[in-house]
Amino acid sequence: MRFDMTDLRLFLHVVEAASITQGSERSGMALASASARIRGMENMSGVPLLDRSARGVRATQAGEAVAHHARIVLGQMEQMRGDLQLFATGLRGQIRLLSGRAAMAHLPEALRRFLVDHPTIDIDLEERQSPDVVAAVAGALADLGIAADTTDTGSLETRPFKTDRLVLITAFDHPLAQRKSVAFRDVIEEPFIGLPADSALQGHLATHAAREGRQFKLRIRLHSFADICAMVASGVGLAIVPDIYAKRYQDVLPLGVLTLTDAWALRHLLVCSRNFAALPVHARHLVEHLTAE
Amino acid sequence: MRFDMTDLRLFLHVVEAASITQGSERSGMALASASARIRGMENMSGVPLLDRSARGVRATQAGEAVAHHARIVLGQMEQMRGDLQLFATGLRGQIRLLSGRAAMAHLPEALRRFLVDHPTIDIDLEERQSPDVVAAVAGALADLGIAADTTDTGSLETRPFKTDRLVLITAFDHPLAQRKSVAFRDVIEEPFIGLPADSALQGHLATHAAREGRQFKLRIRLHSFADICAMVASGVGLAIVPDIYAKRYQDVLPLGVLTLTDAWALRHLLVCSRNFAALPVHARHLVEHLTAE
DNA sequence: GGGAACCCTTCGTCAAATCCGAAGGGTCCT
DNA sequence: AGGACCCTTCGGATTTGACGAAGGGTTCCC
Repeated sequence: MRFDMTDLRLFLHVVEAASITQGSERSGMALASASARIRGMENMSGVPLLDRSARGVRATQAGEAVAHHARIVLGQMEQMRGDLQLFATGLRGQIRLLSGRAAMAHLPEALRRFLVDHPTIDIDLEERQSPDVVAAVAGALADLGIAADTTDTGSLETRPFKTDRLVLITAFDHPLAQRKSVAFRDVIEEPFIGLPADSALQGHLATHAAREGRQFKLRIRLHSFADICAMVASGVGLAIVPDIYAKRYQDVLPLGVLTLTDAWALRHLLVCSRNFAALPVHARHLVEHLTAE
Repeated sequence: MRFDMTDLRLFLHVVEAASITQGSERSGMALASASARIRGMENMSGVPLLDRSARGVRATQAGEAVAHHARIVLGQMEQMRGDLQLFATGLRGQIRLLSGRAAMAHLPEALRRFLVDHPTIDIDLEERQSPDVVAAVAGALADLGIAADTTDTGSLETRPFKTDRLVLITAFDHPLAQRKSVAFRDVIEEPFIGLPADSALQGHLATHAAREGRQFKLRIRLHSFADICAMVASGVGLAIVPDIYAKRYQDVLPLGVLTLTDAWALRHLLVCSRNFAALPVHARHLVEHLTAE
């Protein structure tokens, strides 16, 4: 019981046209051949696939099932065709990747190896606000996006990338620096150094401050985590930053690093796409690489 | 550029055997034919798919891509075969469906139409504890399960079924019955009528009571919502039940019904399966029906 | 260094699958 | 009753695909 690609294509055309005559035309085939092929399919499977009437044909239940699978199979073949085209034309793969700020820190490390292993692939990486990442991927302006799970990813498919823990950093000689962990509510009144108001992390923190019925005191807002860490080290105030940045700078700056005990301090970074299965090969490989660890 | 099913099957065999000779054998084909076929595939796509060496062959990057798609396509064909077998043998479709307690109330209504429209399909429906539903589906003891999103569905695929809102019910002449809504924390000290301790809903409520640092006072535990509603109506205590039960009984019993304002009172009921795409036709149709509204 | 063991490719032949045009037999609408 | 469709069947021409045998290389081992 083996159907042919030609069988599947023809059958879909016939079902969609509700007529063998017109379906055979769409498949560029003589009516006789089409009729024979379909009869062959029915003989092989042992079920009528079409209800014949004088005005045309209609798929039976079994026929609907065949059409369903045919659509998937032909779609997959089309996909393969696209992939092979890329290899054939020797086209350098171009992947458009957007990332929220929190995930940016992980990417150089994660992409380095991939770029070495895949010399024919270029990655166009840009940083965006997390909601813009989602919007751009949804609107097909980018192939892949990376955002924290605190952002609503709407209808996008997602896969886990990394987990990101928020930590509190202080000057090395700050009293708090003796401790290993702290709850957000216990430090909320301290002077803070923050990111711009439109960043996701800052909004995130403001929300949780509000939930405690209080408000953040921000002495200054800076754009880069490097600047924030330096400012904290010099004793201007405290800051809450992803642990990867704290780790990066605590060797070169006099910083105290405390785990935040709040549940929301653990954020999951997600790779997102409109449809992972429909991505070009190169992008699929990147996804596998990113989610491999 | 059209590959054949035979091409795909052969190519997979060859890649897996890392040898055209052995691959051709697995496909039950002469070596010459296999070689010709693969050459044909390479000519069509314009890329080498195999690296030839004296010790055998290895898939190139493009070849890996072809193998990837081939696996999907052949799997889908296998799936179709299975579906057609069902129709051919006229086998009555048997779907094993498990449901948690909360979702049970929605099912008779949801299944009625389906059973009428699909006279050849039988549904084997049983009620289980939510974690058992998940376990049974994961262990392939059931095709489909329905559980609230408060249960961990582990590695199962899920689709939204219905939303279920928890409401507080009281005797009609209870002082609270005047109000339209209430927060759980404000009624937590009242005497309650509950479900058995091992039910998901009851555990759920106990958790939220604990989160408020307090404990439920249960005057009695009953197994059925019908009994609970009757007990509440006679003034023994309050109860928290899915809104569908409150709606069902408030016409026949003197009940007051109040919305719970807590966020967790809104639960999403999910249809879950190990793999929706690999389900037999009949079960796929049921999923479509259940998630259609 | 020579032979055995593999492995892939090419060639000529032959059988089977597939396609096509034409003819045949229904049903529906006017 | 006739025209317009629609599906099926039939016989012949063509193409496709499979096969066995021969050929050219490489690796391994005696």
